[in-house]
Amino acid sequence: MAEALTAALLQRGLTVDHAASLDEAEAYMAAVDHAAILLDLGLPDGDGLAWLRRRRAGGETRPVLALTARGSVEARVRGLHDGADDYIVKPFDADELHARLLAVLRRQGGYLGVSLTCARLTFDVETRTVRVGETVLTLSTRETELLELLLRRAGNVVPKRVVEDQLFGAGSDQGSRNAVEVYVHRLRKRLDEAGTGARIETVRGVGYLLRSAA
Amino acid sequence: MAEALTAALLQRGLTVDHAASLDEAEAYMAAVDHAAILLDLGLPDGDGLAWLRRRRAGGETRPVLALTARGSVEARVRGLHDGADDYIVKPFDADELHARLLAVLRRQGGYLGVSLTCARLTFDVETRTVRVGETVLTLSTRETELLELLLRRAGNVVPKRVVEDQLFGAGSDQGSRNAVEVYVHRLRKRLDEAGTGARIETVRGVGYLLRSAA
DNA sequence: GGGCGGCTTACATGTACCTGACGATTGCTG
DNA sequence: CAGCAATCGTCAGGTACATGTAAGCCGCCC
Repeated sequence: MAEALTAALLQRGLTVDHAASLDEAEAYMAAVDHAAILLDLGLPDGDGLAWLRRRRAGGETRPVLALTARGSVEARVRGLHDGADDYIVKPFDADELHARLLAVLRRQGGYLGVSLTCARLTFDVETRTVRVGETVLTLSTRETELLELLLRRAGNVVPKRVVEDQLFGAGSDQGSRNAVEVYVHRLRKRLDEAGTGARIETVRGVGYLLRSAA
Repeated sequence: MAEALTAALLQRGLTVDHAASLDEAEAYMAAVDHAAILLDLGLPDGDGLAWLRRRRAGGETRPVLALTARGSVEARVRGLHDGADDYIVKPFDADELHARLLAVLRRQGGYLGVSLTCARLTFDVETRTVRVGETVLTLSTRETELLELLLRRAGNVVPKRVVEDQLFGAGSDQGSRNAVEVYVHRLRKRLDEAGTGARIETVRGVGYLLRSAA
């Protein structure tokens, strides 16, 4: 089921890390700042809701969608009470899950609200639209993800590792060669040609950094 | 309540500025680059969320944690939508607030790690980033290591022997010639050109010492 | 003035990064 | 379904930078 779900979400343009257990999930979550978490309550190694309660107590703020076969009202209430942002009963439609996921993300509105900015650049989190002043700048999916990532930490260095994890998922240990560098290059070119006042600087051996042109 | 909260956070190793009103807060915020903002929505001189929305529109990117007595889901959603990074309902535990604060800072990237300072220099241990005031100063790996070493003992002499061991490993019995001197030279040059108020002094026959310019 | 410790510049090597191009895949369109 | 365009990830060649060593120079102290 997880594989089918992963495929379905990938197909819809999202990046997915799949963990088969709570332990594995914690490992991923420590490494990557995921936008949301899908929590199957029927996991082998522990009670999903108890786990969620612990994470919430520990300061976890990422939105969580609980997946379960138990559809009773009481179960649903308990799930929401324990910190789930939405509660989805199996069997469910991939489209429905996708929609609910987007709804939660929209509600969360990103960490900063609706729009991120740097120089003449603005990025609308809701519509995932990039603007330079008034005119819309069209970027590919990956380019947009990269830009958003840099914008969220504008002025701060984003380690290359983090970029890799965010763009390609934490499971890309060996897979990617120099993809990050290529996308940085492409994004730089577009930002430059579009005359945004924003610039991506390289911090050798560490990562990249978005800022207004000097 | 604010006093108790201030005390609790101070006790946990954070530095806190307390403002009793939005006006006072703006004064502080103009003067200091705080790592995060705790916003009580029950302030006397205006709607906290409206204020937050205005600040976000004006380019405010610092993370904001909203504190409130209104615990309804709608209020929470509205808060997050208006640009809050987290939303905490009173009454809350000081530990929980602390944990959530750290989580937001970690997610924001940067500020969390203990930062070492000397004059206008700051070094973030977590991201290994060097700053002069606001601007990031890029150093090579070795230069960064050396600077960290000197910063950790700022004001005290660091024996040359110790520097060698730290930079090149204890197994560099005879191997390195005058590498330390070279790196001290390079670091001096960079610190000088960047206008940090920090200076590396030489203690003949012993080692080096970092301090604010005399 | 000779020896020592430290300063400074220069250089050879490796590494990290940039960048143009290519095959593969996907999505769209006629 | 064929054909086209866009996007994706990889590679190869080039470039810029970091690194450690060497060599000449300066100032200190006897």
